[in-house]
Amino acid sequence: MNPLVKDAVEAPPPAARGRPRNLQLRHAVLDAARELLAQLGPSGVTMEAVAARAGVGKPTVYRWWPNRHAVTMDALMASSEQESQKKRKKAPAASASPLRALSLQLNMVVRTLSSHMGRNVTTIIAAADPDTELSKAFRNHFILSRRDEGRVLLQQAAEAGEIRADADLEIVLDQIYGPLFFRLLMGHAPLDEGFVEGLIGSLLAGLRTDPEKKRKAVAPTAAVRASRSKAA
Amino acid sequence: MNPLVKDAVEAPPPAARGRPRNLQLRHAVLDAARELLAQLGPSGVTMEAVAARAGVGKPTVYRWWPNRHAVTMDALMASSEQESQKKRKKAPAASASPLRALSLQLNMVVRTLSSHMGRNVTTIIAAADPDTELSKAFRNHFILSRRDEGRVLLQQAAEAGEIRADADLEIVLDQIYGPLFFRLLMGHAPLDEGFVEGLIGSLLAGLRTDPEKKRKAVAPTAAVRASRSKAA
Amino acid sequence: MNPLVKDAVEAPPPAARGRPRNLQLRHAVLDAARELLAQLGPSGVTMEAVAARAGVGKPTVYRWWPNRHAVTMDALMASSEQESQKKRKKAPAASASPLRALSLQLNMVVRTLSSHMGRNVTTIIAAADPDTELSKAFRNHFILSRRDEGRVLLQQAAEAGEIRADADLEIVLDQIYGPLFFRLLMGHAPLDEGFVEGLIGSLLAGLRTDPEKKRKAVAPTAAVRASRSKAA
Amino acid sequence: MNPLVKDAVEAPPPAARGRPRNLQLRHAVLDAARELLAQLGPSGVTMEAVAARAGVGKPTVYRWWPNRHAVTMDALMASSEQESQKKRKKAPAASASPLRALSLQLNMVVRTLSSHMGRNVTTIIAAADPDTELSKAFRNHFILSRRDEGRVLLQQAAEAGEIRADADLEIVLDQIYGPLFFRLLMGHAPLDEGFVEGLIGSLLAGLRTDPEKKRKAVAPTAAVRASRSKAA
DNA sequence: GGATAATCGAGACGGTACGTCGCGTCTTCAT
DNA sequence: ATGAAGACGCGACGTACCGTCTCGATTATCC
Repeated sequence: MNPLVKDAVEAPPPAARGRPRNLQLRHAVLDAARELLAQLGPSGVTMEAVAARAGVGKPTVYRWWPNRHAVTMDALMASSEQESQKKRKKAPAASASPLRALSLQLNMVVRTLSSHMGRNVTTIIAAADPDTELSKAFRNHFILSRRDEGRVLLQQAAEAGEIRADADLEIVLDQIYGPLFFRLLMGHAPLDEGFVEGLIGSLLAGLRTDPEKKRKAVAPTAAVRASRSKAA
Repeated sequence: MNPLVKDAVEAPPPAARGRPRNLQLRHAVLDAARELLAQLGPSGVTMEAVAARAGVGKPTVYRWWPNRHAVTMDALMASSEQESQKKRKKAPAASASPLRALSLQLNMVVRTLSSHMGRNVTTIIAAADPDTELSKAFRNHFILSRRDEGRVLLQQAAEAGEIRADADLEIVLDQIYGPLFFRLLMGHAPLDEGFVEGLIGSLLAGLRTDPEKKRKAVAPTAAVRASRSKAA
Repeated sequence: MNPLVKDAVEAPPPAARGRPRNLQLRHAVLDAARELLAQLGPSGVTMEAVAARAGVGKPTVYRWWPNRHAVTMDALMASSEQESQKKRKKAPAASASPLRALSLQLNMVVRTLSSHMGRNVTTIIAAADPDTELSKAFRNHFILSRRDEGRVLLQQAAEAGEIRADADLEIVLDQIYGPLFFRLLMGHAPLDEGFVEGLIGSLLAGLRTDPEKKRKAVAPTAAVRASRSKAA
Repeated sequence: MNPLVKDAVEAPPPAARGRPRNLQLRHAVLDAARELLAQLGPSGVTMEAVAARAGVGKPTVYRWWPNRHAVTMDALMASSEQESQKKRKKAPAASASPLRALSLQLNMVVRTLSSHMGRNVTTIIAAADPDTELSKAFRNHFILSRRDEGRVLLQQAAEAGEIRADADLEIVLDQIYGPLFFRLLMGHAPLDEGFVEGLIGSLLAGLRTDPEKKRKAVAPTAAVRASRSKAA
């Protein structure tokens, strides 16, 4: 449960006078927001529409969420939480190599970002007040937490000797996750599996010119084909 | 002059019937939008306010711009064009090395993005319909054109032997410009000169262990295959 | 209270959910409309001006009145209602003769129509959609109800023997009230007390030559049926 | 030709410098106005629509007519003029009795008023500034001229002994034509042939109670038949 | 078991901005 | 000189949501 939207009730209220809060309400509102988001996009998630669709009074929504951005973010986070709980069960436990695990994770991120909702997520991130706690939580939930997972994998890779141990991981991480976001927002090039492989490959290879002689057969395009031609 | 807002008249109007368009009007409107943007942010650029401040009728604004996003984008592009014209005169022509020139350009981009207007640019990109011609022009103007400049510099660097010639530049470019954007939007780490140097350094060095030795096992392609080959 | 503008709630609301309607609002809006009408005429009664002057949001006005005509009509009816309530107290109860009473009433109507507001009333009647319920109520309120009063007086006059009992009153009434309206709109001749006397006199005297002689051939239409039914 | 709308060009311009006025323009504009009036009613006759439909510049319309009311009125008058010229040829020359002729004329007026355009005429009369020359001409053209015709007929009737010679014709005329207008605007009772007969009958009979005893066989319906029986 | 109190539905309300229509004026080119 | 084309400032239209408010109804705990 995301505790950032007025829900920090941790300590059970000793007495709890008055009518208790309707717990289904939260779900009704978030479901309504989710549906509106899927059908009309972020701009369609208006307080008015959410309240109406959830069969709830507008002030009730305002009681628990400060504005429409908060509702939208909360809805997205709650829904992704459910899904991730399901998926975690069939998670691949551990992978042969950390770098391979990283690649798998990145492909999943790409699939998520490429979906309808991915676009919504970025729109929401860019539109919301970046300094809000909720905003931070949202960015953390959808982007930075993946980046954190990536850091773990890179550290493992370093320990396993797959990558250099002295690399500045924070920068490397931004060079992996940043480009995904970049292509999503700019749309100047496809956001697919090949891109993921290219990102990792590019980082591994490095740009430094070969201290040994000239470059020869190396095919220009993708690093993939390059290596294949080398192997041949 | 940005010709994307109803001005793409290719063929010069042979007759130009009717009262000619008031050319000062365009500047008045864009200036007003610019001021509002600076003072109130993107959400303050309302058609009503723009029209009022420009001393212009609301329908007149709508005659030339379809919505507030268009006005905002046009204003930003027009203003940055003026500035860049000034700066181009004192541009350093060429630098000692292409990579050094890239570093200089990136620091300029960082300065721009870090400014008040930088944040606005991203907000606007995220908020506008990404499929519009104007949207594309806007992204191109502020982000992709810098990326294009970067490509030229990287190509020069390759020719000069500063970097490998077989690198996939499109990916490398995204690994340079993407992270800037990423940090701007996510705010998880500073966006400064050190970061720029780090980005280039990380790419140059590469992650592969033992850069001095044979570099054979770990194929540069996909990390996946790399790890698989190791396991084999 | 005029119940024709969304107020016809027949069944008393058993629950009255939600925030109760602000009753002062109605008066504020109608007062504003009245002032604007008096100062600027019917075309000055714009929704925008009414809302502003009443210190009320435009949508609030639209919630209760569908358009500017409705506001104007409602305002006029409400105001005339207040006045008529005052006057009713000092009403002359009964007059010596019904015909004399009719003459008095007509002079009052003439004074009303001749006033500033009289012209407004006709303009509004002509401008509004004649099929609306409100339009009908308005015409009824300002014109037809006077005509109804006149019918009562004429019936009394018939019973008192002051006029023929077999006359078609509906036609006679139109020949009394219609000409007032006619002169108001056409402006071809004065609308004054003399005219009222002339109207009644003309009707009383009749146009037939030799009123003393046989009067056989010519008979009025409806009067025929009236007398026939009486004979039956 | 109605000379009231800036057309008083009587004296042919001695030199006529510049491009001569396009004479078809007037017809194009008025035709357009007529069509709009028929299709959308008076409120649909906007300057913008008229100019567009006539294939004419808006300023051109404004050059010859001061506002939309003027165009509408002019269009209606011009069209009725054409029609009346046609009808005049098959006009019934003279009638057996003046009262019968009056009845015929009134029925024609009723038919005109009852039509779609009749409603428009009254709306326009009530909506336009009543003090304008054009307004007066319009009222005169459509209403008062008929009343004038009626005066002639009544005078003939008086000379022929059909009606009293000492009646105040101005009042009688308003009692004939006023009620037609009244029913049209108020809609409280039908506006048909029976009404016309009733109006004349009511005026002829008078309301004064019979100095001689009861009314008895009094002959049937309409003034028409009355006069016919006289002629017989 | 009756007072007390928090919640919730409903929806009225003052506002801001939207995007559109029509007004009447003006400026320009072509005839 | 006329006329078409159409840009322009302006005012008003009617609508969508905003965020706040005030009700009555509901549902619990506490005295």
